[in-house]
Amino acid sequence: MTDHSAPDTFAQRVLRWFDQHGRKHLPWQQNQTPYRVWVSEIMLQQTQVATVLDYYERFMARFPDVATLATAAQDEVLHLWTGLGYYSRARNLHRCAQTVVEHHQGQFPVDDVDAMCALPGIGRSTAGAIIALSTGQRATILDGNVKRVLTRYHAIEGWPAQPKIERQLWAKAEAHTPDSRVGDYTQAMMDLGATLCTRRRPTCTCCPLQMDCAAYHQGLVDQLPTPKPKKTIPERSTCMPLVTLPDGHVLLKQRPAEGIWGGLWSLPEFESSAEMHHWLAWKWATAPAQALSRVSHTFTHFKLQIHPWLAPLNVSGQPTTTEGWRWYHPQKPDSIGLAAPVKKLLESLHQPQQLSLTESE
DNA sequence: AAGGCGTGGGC
DNA sequence: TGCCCAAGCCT
Repeated sequence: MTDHSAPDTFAQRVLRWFDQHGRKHLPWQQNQTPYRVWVSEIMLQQTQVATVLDYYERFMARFPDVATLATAAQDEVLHLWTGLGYYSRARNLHRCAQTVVEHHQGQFPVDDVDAMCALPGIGRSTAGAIIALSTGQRATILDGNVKRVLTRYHAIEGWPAQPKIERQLWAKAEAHTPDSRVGDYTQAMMDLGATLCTRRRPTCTCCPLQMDCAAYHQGLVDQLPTPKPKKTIPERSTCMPLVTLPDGHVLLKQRPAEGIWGGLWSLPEFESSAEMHHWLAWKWATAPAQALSRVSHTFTHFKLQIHPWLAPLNVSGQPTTTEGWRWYHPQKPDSIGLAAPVKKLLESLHQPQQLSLTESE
């Protein structure tokens, strides 16, 4: 005989809510193979679902399986990542595919959390998500959604990324993870955080955890999770010449493999306009370059003021380039990764009305 | 342990 | 405009 007086567990309430209100039609929820789940989890790191949708479809169409990805050129992988940001994700994704093919017979080691965590770009939470979602084996995640739900449910104060707080959260997350329906539970926790337990204006009235949510009862919902301590970011400035040929090709330079925009193609950079003019005169003997209006680009840890300059070349044919340099035609784009503001600048080249000149630097 | 690492959106 | 954030990982 069933014990009707037994109270629902945390997981049971979350799962019941999921059955009625959870998301079940996202592209990566169909045919949940380790590969498909993995690609989605990497794309979704620090990135919202709405942004990922188009990237995911294009990526899966071009790289339907791990073997195809493993043999691709890095330029092409970065091409399909252009605009998504955090490009180490793409570089690690590519390396990870090669590792899976070479050392795991083309199969993700989903029966071994530690082996999953050892793969490039896969940390503890992503490993848990891939295992739970693609195999249903018991595994725990602790992503931004779960952190938000748990800091509120348990009224845990302190910035969640702080190691001491994160340890507490992992313990809670592990404790709540059920033994069955782990895949649904994992998706449910992310859905709860993404649709109800949101950063601003959470919908507590619809929440299956409201009855014993500590933050709700203590009136702390709006204070949690504790925000990241803010720091002022420095500002940098750079000059970027658009060295163009009469046929529309533009000179690009590849970024170093590591660091900001690692492996992407960008415009040449100079710390000052004097340095840039010197280089232009020495290398290309162009007519005086013309300043375009400044472009401001904010990264996580610094703000960049880009000073683009128009530097047309009067030569026929394409001057030869060396390793790490190439001529690129915005109307016949190659499959290479481009930094977002560079891509926009190149697109503005053939939109004369958007190409604003300026007298000052 | 704290900082590097992108971009677009909401307000 | 500026600020804060959004399914983290790596060193």
